[in-house]
Amino acid sequence: MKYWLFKSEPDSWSWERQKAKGKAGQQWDGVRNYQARNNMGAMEIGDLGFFYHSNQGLDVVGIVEVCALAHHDTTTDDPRWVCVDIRAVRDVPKPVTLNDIKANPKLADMVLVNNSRLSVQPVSAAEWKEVCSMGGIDPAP
DNA sequence: GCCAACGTTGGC
DNA sequence: GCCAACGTTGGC
Repeated sequence: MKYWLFKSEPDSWSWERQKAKGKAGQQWDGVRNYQARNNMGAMEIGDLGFFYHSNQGLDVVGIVEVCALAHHDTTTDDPRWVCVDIRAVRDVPKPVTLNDIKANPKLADMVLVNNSRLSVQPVSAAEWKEVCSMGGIDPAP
């Protein structure tokens, strides 16, 4: 089981819209960055991820689950780009803001803090637990 | 709206 | 294969 973080601007794809997709999930398309793509390639069914709102909100608002392995991104003809499908699992009761994360020394190594431009990033098990508890979730949904 | 950081492109 | 120029992301 691995953990991830998915970033999205609420203007283009919000947590509300993700939740509206329900169990069917949604392909995480539009990624045109090799690192982010490689991360998706490493995902397995059942991996969990944080859903983070960038630009507006700047907080972790939900938990998602990978429900389809990496496959071709149908929004482009370029075969280089793939994406996974994710589905909403639950809300984060107390959204964890970027400021909260930056203020927590245990999270100083999070990619979110150190490489803010990477839109799909790995999260360590320790970081996962910490952010969950900050968000009011007993880790292991 | 601005700007810093980063990634990508393309000329050499 | 290097590096300058450019484009994009995302926090502030």
